[in-house]
Amino acid sequence: MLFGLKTELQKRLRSNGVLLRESLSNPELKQYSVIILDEAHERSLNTDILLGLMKRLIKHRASDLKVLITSATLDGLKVSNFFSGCPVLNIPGTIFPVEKFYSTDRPTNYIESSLRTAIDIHVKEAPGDVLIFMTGKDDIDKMVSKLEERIQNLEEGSCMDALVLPLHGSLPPEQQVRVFSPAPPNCRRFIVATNVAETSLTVDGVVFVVDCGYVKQRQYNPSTGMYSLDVVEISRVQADQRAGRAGRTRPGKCYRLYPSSIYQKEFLEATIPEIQRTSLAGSVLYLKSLNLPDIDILKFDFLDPPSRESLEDALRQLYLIDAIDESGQITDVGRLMAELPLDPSLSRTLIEANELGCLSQALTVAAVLSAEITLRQTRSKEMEGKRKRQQLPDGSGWGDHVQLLQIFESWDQADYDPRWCSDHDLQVRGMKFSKDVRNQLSQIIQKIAKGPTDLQARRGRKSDPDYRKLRRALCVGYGNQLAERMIHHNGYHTVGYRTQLVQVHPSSVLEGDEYGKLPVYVVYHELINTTRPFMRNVCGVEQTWVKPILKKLEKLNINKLSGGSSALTDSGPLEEKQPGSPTKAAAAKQSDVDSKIQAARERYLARKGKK
DNA sequence: CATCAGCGC
Repeated sequence: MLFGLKTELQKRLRSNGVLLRESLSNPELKQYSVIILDEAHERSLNTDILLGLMKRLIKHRASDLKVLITSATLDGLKVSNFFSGCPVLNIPGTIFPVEKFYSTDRPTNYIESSLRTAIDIHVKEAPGDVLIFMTGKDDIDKMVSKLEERIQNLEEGSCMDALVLPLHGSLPPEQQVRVFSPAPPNCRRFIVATNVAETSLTVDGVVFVVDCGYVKQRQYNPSTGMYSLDVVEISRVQADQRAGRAGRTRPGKCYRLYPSSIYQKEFLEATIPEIQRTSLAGSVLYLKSLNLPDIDILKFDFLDPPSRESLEDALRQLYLIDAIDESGQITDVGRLMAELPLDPSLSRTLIEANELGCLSQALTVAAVLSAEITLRQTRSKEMEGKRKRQQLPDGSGWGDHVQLLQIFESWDQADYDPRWCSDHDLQVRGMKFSKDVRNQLSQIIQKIAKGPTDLQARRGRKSDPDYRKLRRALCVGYGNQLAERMIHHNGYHTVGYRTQLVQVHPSSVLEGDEYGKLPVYVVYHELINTTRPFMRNVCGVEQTWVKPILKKLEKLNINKLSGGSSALTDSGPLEEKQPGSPTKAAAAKQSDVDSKIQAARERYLARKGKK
C-alpha cells in the first residue's frame, strides 16, 4: 500500500494525516510493507512527525518494512544521515534549464519593479506565459490592475495580446481554474500569484518567472502564545522552486528582484519547517497517545527539532485542559481527545459538551472554527448601494463562538442553500467545508463517546437560551486560553504561566453590559499579533467556571510535567548534558528560530521603509 | 477598530 502518491488513485490512498491516525490504533503499522512519504520537502507538521516515527519504526521492523521518502528539493544527505545513512536515489527530472537574472539592488518597491520586468518581457521576449510571485491578495490586486493599465498603454500592434490573471487561495474556485485553460492564440498570459503557484498548483505554459523574493508566513511564538503573519524573505530552496516553474515545458528565464549576493548570503538555505513555527500541543498529545514505550517528548528524534520552549509550552497547554496529568502522563480524557482530528482545545470542548449535553452545538462550533470561514465586513460602500447585505446573527452578546453557531444553524434552517451564503456575504466553500467537517466529527464521536447525545444541527437552543452549557464546555476546552479583564477598562490580560496584555479583536461581536463593560473572563480561540496583540474569536465565561483552571495553574510545575524521571529536568541544559548522543540535536533554541525569522522580517521592513 | 498564506477533504 502506498501513501500520498499523486495519481488518479490518490483518493484511495492515505494522506499523512490519515496515516498518523492509523498509527494511533496500530503503532507498528503491521499491515503495510512499504510506506511512502511524498512531498517531504514541504516539511508539513505531519511529515515531520511521521519522519520521526518512521525512524523509530524501522528499528523494530528492520526486516519487513521499507520507507521511501520522495522530495523535489529536500537535502537528501541530511535525510540520509537522519536515517543512519540510508541510500539516496537521484531521479533526474525532465526539467528544462532556467536562466536566472538578478537585479543589482533590492528594489524599494517590488510591485513597481515586478511591473517593469513584466512589461519588459512582454515587449522583448518570445511567446510564453509569465508567472509573477507576490506575497498576498492586496499586492496581487494592485499588480493586476496596474499591469492591465500599462499593457493598454502600449502602442497598438507593438506586441501580442495579453491576459492578466490573479491566483490565490481565497479566490473562488471558478476563478482559480481559469489558469488551467491555455492562452488564446497570439496572447501572452500573466499569472500574478501567491505561493499556491510555488508548490500546490502547477500552471502549464509558463516560461518566465518574476520572483520578488518574499513570502507571507505564519509564525507562533511559544513564549507569548501569539501568532503573527509576517512577510519574510524566501529561502534558497523556495527561490529555486519558483525558478523551476519556468522550465516545465521548455527552457525558461527567471527574473530575481534581488542581487545574487543576497540570495547567497542572506537567504536561509531552507524554509523553517512548520514544526518550528507552530503550536505543538496537538502533536505532543498525539505522540503521548501512541503509548510507545520509552518515549520522551523532549528527546524525541525529529529531523529538525522544535525548541524546548515550544515543547514545554505544549505540555503546559495540555495539562491545563486535562489531557495530561501533573506528571505528564496522558489521561483518559487525553486519549479521547487524540482520537479527534482537531486542535486539542476543540477536542476537549467536544468531550465536555458531551458530558453537559450540548454536543450538537459544540460540534458545529468546532467544525466552523476549523473551516476558518471569514465574515466579510460591510465596509464596501458600493455594496451598500446595490443591495443591503442581509443581517447575520450576532452571538446574542456572548461572543464569536455563539455567533458562528448561530450562523451555521441559520444556514441549516435554509436547507444549506448556497444562495443563503452569498446573500449573507459568506464564502460558500468555507461553509460547505464546515458542513463536511461536522459530519465527519459526528461520525467519529459517535464511535468514541459514551452514550452519544443529539447530533442534529438544529437542536438545543430553546433548552439553553443563554448558551450556558456550550460556554461552559468552551471554558473547559479553552482553559489554556483564558483572559481576565482589567478593572477600569476593557483591556484584558491573559491568565496563565505567561501574561500578555491583549484586546478583544475589533471584529468580535462580544458585547458589554449596561455600563459598556465586557465580561470579566473570556476564553479565546487564538492570539494574533497584527497592529497590536488581539484575541480572535472570544467567548464570555463565568467566574465560577474559571476557578478550577486557576487551581490547576497553581499546581503547574514544568519539571514534573516534562516527565520528572527524565535526566533533562535534573540539571542543566540538554545540549551540555549529553554531547554526541542523538539528543544533542534535540530542542533547538527557540531564540535561534526566532532570530532567523526576525532577521528575515527586519530586512523586509527596512527595505519597505525606504520607499 | 480591522486587514494579511495555504492547507484541509
